[in-house]
Amino acid sequence: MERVSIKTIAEQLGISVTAVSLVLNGKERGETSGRVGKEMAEKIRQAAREMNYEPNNLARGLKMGRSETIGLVIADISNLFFANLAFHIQEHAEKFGYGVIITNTNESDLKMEKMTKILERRQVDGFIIVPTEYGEPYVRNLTRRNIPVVLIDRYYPKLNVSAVVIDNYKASREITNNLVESGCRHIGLIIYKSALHHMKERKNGYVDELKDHGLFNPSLIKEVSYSYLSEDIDIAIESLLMKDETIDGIFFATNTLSLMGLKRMLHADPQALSKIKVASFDKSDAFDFMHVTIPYIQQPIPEMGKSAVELLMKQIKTDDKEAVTIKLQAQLEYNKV
Amino acid sequence: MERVSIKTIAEQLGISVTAVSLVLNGKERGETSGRVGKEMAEKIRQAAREMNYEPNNLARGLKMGRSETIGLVIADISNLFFANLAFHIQEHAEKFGYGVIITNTNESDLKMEKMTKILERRQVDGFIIVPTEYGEPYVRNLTRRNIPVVLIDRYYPKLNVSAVVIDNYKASREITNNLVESGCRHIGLIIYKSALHHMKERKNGYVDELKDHGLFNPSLIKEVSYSYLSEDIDIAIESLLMKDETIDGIFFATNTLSLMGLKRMLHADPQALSKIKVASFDKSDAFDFMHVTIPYIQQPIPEMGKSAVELLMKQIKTDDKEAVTIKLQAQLEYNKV
DNA sequence: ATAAAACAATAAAACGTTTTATCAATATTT
DNA sequence: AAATATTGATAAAACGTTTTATTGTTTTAT
Repeated sequence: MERVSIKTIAEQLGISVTAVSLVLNGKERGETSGRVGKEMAEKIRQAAREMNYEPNNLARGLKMGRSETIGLVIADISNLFFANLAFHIQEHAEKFGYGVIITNTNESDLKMEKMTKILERRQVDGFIIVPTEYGEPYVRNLTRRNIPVVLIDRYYPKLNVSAVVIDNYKASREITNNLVESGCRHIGLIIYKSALHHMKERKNGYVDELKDHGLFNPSLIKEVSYSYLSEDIDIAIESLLMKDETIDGIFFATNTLSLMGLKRMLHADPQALSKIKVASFDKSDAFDFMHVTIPYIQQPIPEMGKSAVELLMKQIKTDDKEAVTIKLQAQLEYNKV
Repeated sequence: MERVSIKTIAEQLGISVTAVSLVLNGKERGETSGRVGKEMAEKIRQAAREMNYEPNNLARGLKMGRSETIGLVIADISNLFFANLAFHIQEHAEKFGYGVIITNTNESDLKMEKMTKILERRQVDGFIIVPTEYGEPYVRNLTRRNIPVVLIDRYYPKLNVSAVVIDNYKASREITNNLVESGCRHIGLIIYKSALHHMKERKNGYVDELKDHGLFNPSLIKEVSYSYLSEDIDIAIESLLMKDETIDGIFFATNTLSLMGLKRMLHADPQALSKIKVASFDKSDAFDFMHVTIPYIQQPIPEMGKSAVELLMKQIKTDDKEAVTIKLQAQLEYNKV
C-alpha cells in the first residue's frame, strides 16, 4: 500500500535520510564526508530488507540526470529478425543495469519522429534505432544535441553517427557468386524499392558480381514496394517466370521477400524449385521444408545487439563524441535438406 | 545541449513556472485559482514551441505518482506469437499515452521475479504478464499490494487476478473434432509437459473429444519438455510413427511444436503427410508450403492485446479491485493449399 | 462610491532521491 | 594539555514537475 521510501526507513530508525541513502548505495565509507558507522549501516540494510524497500528510479533518474534506460526504435517488432534483435539488445542491456523501452515505427518516417520524441520525454539515456527510409533528419536532430545514438541494421552514409551493420555488399556478392557457381546463368533479384543504403548495397553486390561473370541483365531486377508488397511480389514473380531466356536462379533480398516469393513461385508451378535455384538474405522457417538446397545469408544477430549496446554504453558513460561504425561479417549458410 | 525546462521558459519570459506549467497543461482557465491571461498564454505556448520544449516525464511521474508506463513481462519476445502480442499491446497503449517497457523471462520463474522487481523500481503503473509455470507467488506479491496486473495468454485459476485468455478447452475440442470428422481414428497429441493451466486445457479438450468418440488412447499423448525440446520431439515423433495401430492424425499444441514436429516427420518419411493429418494451435509460416490441408487455431492476437490494455487501464484509472477474466474465442482456420 | 465578484499571477511545498558542506565528538598526535 | 586528525552523522539544496493557497488588481453589481 504505502510505498516505502528512503524516508520511511530513516524515520523508522530515527536517523537521517542521508545515512540511509549512503548505505544503500555502498557509499558509507567516504574519505572526507558521508560516513556511517558499521552497526548503524547494518541496521539500515536490515531494515531495508525487512521493509522490502525498492528504490524509486524516477526520483533517482531525476536527480542523477540519467534514467538508465535505452530507447529502442524498431521498424517492426513482429518481424522475426527485429524481434530477435530486440531480444538480444535487451539481454545485453540488462547486464549494464539498463532497461529498454521498445517502440515501433512500421517503417514510417512520421512515426519515427514521434517515437524519438516520446522516448526523449521519458529521458532515455540513449537510442538504438533501426532507421526508416527518410528518417535521417530526426536522427540528426538527436545527434546535433549530443544525445547518444547508435543505428543498427541500416545507416545513413552521409550522417556521422555510430552504427552497427553487416557488410551487405560483400554478403550479397558472396551469395550471388554461390548461385553462379552452382551453374545459374539467368539470375533474378527481388528487392525492396528503397533509398536505404543497405538495400542499395545488396543490389550493388548482386549487380557487380553478375557483371564480373558477364551475366548481368537489368531486366531481371524486380523492385517491390513495401506498401503493396503482396501484389508487387506476385507481379515480379510472374514476370520472371515468363522471361524468354528461362531464368534459373532468384535471389531474394530479405526473408519476408523470400517467404512470399516462394509461396507465389510454388503456387504458379509446384516444380519451380527443380528448375530455379533460390537464395536469400536471412533464414525463413519455410526453407527447412523445401527439398532443395537454399543458400542464405545468416546475420550475426546476437553480436549485432551486443555491439550496439556496447557502443551506446561507451557514448553514455564517457562523452566520447566520435562516431564508430562496426561492420560485422555475415555467414553463408544452407538449409538442411 | 542545455535541456530546456519549464523554468527556462519562465525565466526567458520573466514569469513564474506556475504560469508555464498551467498553460502547457491546458489548466490556465481554473475556476477559482491558477489563471493565466490570454495573451500571456499564447506567448508561453509560442516560447515552448520555439525552444523545442519537451516535458520531463521523470519529474512529472515523480510528482504525480504515476509514470504512464506499462511493464510488459513476456515469456519469449523472439517467438512470433508473443512478438505480435507485444506489438499490439504497444500500439494500443500508445493511444492512452502510455509507454511500454518489455522484458523477457524465457519461461524462467526466477527471471519473472527479477523482472517484476526491475519494473517496479521503474515505477510502472501496472503490469501485463505472460506468466511462467511457477510464477504464481510473484504475481500474488504484486496483487497483494494492489498493484494493477493483467495476465495474458495464461493464468493461474486459483489466483484472483484479471486475465485475458482464449477458450483453450473449446478450441482444442474443436480442432480435435475436425480431425475426427476428416476420418482420423488414431490421433496423437504432442504437447508441453507443463503445469500451466492453458496447456492442461488443451490436453483436456483433446482427451474429452476423443473419449466422446470412443477414440481415446492415452499412449498417443506425448509430453515434451521445454528444456530438451528438440530431443524430446524427435523421440515423440519417432515413437508415434512406430505405433502398432498406425496413427493417422497428430495434433500439435503450439506452433513451435508443429514446426519442429513437421520437420522431424517429413525427415523420417517425406510422404508422412499423405498418411497422417496434422493440426495445430497457432499458425506457422511452414503450413503454406505443405501440400495438404492443415487446420489450425488462430488466436485473436490484436483483440487480446487490446483487451489486456483496456483492462489494465481500468484498474489504473479507477481503483476498481475486482478481477475480470476475459475469455476470447479462437478461430479454426486452414492453410491455403 | 463601495462592496463583491472575477481575473491574473505567483510563492511555496511536495514527490524521492543524491551529494556537498558542515558540525560535533572522539581519537591521535605533538 | 593543546592541536590535529579521524570518524559519524546530518541539514539542506537540487533535479523538473504539479498544485494549492495567497495576494493583488480589475471589473461588475449595489
